[in-house]
Amino acid sequence: MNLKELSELLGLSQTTVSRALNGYPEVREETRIRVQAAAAKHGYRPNSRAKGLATGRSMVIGHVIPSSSQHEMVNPIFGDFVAGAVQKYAENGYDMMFTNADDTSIEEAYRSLFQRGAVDGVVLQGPKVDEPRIEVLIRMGVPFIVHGRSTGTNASYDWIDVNNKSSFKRATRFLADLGHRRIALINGLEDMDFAHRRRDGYLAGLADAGLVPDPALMRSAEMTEVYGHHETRDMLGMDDPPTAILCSSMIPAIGVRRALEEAGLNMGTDVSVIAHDDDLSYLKNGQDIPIFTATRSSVRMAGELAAEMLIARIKDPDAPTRTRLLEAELVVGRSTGPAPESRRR
Amino acid sequence: MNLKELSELLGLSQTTVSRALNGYPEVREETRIRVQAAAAKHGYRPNSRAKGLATGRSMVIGHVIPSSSQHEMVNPIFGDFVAGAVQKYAENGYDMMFTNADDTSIEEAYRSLFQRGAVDGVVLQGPKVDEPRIEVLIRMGVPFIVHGRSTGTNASYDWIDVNNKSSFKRATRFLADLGHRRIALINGLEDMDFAHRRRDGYLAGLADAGLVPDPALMRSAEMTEVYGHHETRDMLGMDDPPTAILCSSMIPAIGVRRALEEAGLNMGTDVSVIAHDDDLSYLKNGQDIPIFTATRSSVRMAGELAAEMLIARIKDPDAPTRTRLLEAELVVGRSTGPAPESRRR
DNA sequence: TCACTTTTTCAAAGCGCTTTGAATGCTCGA
DNA sequence: TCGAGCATTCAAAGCGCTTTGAAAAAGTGA
Repeated sequence: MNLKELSELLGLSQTTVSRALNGYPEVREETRIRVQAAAAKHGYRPNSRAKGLATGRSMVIGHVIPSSSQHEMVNPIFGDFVAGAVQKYAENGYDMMFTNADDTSIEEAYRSLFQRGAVDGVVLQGPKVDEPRIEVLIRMGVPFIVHGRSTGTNASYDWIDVNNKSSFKRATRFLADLGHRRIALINGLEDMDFAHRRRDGYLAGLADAGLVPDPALMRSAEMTEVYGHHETRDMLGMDDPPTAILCSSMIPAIGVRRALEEAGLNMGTDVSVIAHDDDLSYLKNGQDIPIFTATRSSVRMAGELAAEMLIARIKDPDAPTRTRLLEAELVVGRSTGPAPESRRR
Repeated sequence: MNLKELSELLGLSQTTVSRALNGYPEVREETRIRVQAAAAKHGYRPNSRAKGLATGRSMVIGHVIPSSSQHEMVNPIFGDFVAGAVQKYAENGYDMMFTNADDTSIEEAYRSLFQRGAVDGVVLQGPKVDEPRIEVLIRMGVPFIVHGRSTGTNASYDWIDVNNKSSFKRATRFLADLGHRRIALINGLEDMDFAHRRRDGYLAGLADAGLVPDPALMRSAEMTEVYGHHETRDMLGMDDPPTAILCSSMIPAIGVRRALEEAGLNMGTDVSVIAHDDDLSYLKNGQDIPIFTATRSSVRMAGELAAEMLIARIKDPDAPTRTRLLEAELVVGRSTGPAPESRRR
């Protein structure tokens, strides 16, 4: 059933039927109702390609997935972010599209997406420090939003981010206030902007507490369970092991816990642990009492907000740049306690 | 830059330019080269909506995400499956589209996707026992593939699944062979088809070993870490606690480990644990030696295979139904060992 | 009643592509 | 040299929708 058939069936012109369905005022109310009834009855749905051709809008928002750094796609936070975004898209009549591109051709992928008219805007996920994709999108003059930010890129663009620096600073201070002097950081890859900022926060927190950073206590890699386990084990073997560990994600924190367990240490008394908690739906940080003391910020909500901001940008491409900085909350669970040294006194 | 402009620029008709770019034979080789060069130079990319309108194909494959049972989207395996699929889509010139729909309107969402001409095929993820969506898609006569299967639906359709029954039967046998008599099952929601089959496998394994199933040892819920922890704790408090636990996913298995640790029990000696491992990129089961003994099957590979099968179906809608059953491998790690009873002897 | 608005409807053009059917230019054998 | 046959190229129709500009219908006030 297409517009032509429907309008013939109703004895009306395509113009009138189209207008009736799209809510234009120049249609008699009685006619509109008749048209809507017929459309519903026959399950008429305008062909989105034809509609897109005629209007010049695709009502689709794109996400480009770098295929080599598959981590990104496969990232544990990916699902929750996307779930948040897709819901807002749907509420506003947008569909969500994914394309993948190898690292060498990401610019190409964006260009293709827009020039083909496949999308009206894109979401840039997982920005790195000095993220080149941002400049590309600005030059292209297309609507986009960044989930995160990029240190070193001082252009103006829309972004939504959690305040990584302040939350890691606060967590570090929290540990220092508990008497910890040897505080380790198990971070993500530090070319990722969020990891870079977390490290800054960690260093600021140490400085604040009058502690000197020890490079041996700062680790950086992709955030897997095995990584958390490995680094913890390694640091526990040091002459002067850490009494507290700050961990960039729940997943490596699980590995941290495993290493502590294997070493016969008790998490929360022997060694304190704080993790960043993205509030993932399938990896809840405990039921009532959090398992880990954590800096918490819902990545699903970030997805929802990013979607809203992008849709607003698409509607008004010339509006001033908008940014949104979410503060993570510090939830105190059972994984932190006074430093053993201070207890010994 | 559109086709009209490009063809005027070249002094050729739109027909010839279109044919040259799409590899039709009725174009002089010299002309084709000239056209391709100009297209590359000016970054010409055919508008996908216009192309879709003209050809009747959208070159897009859809995934519908039920919004209420958000677990699905947010499911930890989602990212890996999608990463596998999107790569194969890209290789074949397809884009991937997501829509969300609340549970009451899933049929509606599929219908809309196809009638609007938005997609050429869909992937059905997370089928339940007696999955109604399968019948809907068959009635609609559209190309689709199911990741998993649906017990109770005896229609013929394309699917790809891991042999859940045989792998859980085998894992159960493996535990029984180690002397375990009290083997627990921490399963997913049993209205999900995969969980249903795993339970069948578990029961078959018990029967095979001459063991009588104990309902108190069979748990079913959404597969979170907290769930694994809670059920384990609960079962450890029983008069006759299990000495082995079979777990439907790595995530609750992590909770199992936490509960064992809290109870002062050693995983692998006091209590044996086998988990199903979807081989998720961010949740690797150890480096060299697996942390958990596991039934392993890569969900990313399933995504790739599903994509290939769906694309084949789209190309040949009348081909006979194709199905693919993947066997999980049993990898032995440090989480299993002889039953304590048998050691005591 | 008539001239003039205002409301409602319509025919046709256009979005950017593919594809049909026709036309043009070439090659080649007789 | 000519026409058959083939290789190239082209104009135009069509995909299903929106939207412009015009026309028809319905009100309105004098």
